[in-house]
Amino acid sequence: MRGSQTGRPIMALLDLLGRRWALRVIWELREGPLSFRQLQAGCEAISSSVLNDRLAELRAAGIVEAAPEGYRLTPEGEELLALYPGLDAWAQRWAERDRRG
Amino acid sequence: MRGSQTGRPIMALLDLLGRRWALRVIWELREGPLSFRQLQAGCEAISSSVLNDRLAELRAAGIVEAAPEGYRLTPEGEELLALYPGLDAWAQRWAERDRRG
DNA sequence: CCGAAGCGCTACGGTTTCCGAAGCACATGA
DNA sequence: TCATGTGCTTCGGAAACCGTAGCGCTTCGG
Repeated sequence: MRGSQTGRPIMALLDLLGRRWALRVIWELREGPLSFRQLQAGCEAISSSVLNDRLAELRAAGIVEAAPEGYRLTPEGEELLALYPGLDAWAQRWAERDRRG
Repeated sequence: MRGSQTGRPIMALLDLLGRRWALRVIWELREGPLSFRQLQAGCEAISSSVLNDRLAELRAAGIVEAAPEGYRLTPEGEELLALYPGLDAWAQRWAERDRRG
């Protein structure tokens, strides 16, 4: 995997999550399973080929898994999702800041 | 900014952080200011042109700022960094899992 | 049984992004 | 003056991504 040469696991993780749509796909799955096409619609303009690539990578990493209903987060994926409220709160403050100049 | 059309700030943030090296640059600045070339060396193979692009984006977002010693995280950047221990811990467990099969 | 519709996924050409190497303008120190 | 180090830029080629189309399959209504 890209970026894993250093032997430091977080480098590989930052690499995996630092690809287009990877963070977003996890976020879209926050409220339960979604089908491939629902996921594609949720991510506005993502190309189906790229979505397929990201899903394959996230599944290989054990973050996402296939389900009868489509795709869902694994327990490990849920652990990652637990970090998102912090991101969300930060983004809210960020928007406030910009609005006020 | 890309991905901000939805009006949901987190989308713009996920978009910003989901670019190559963006997450990594923040991580590299965790222990204090680094010069441009130190940052480049820390990120192994990053191209100087891309590093310059990421720094410009992160500065525009108020996450990173220029300092006499080079570049450092802003207070807002430090808030984002506060989420990294969770990522690091996850990555550690991830590596453990892989090692055991 | 047959067509329509929906599914996950793939193929492919064009565009954007990134890499790698070289080098510029400037500052510092010998 | 000359070497060295800095932040940063340029540019050609490679890789990633987008947009569209469509395949093979299943489901459902007629």
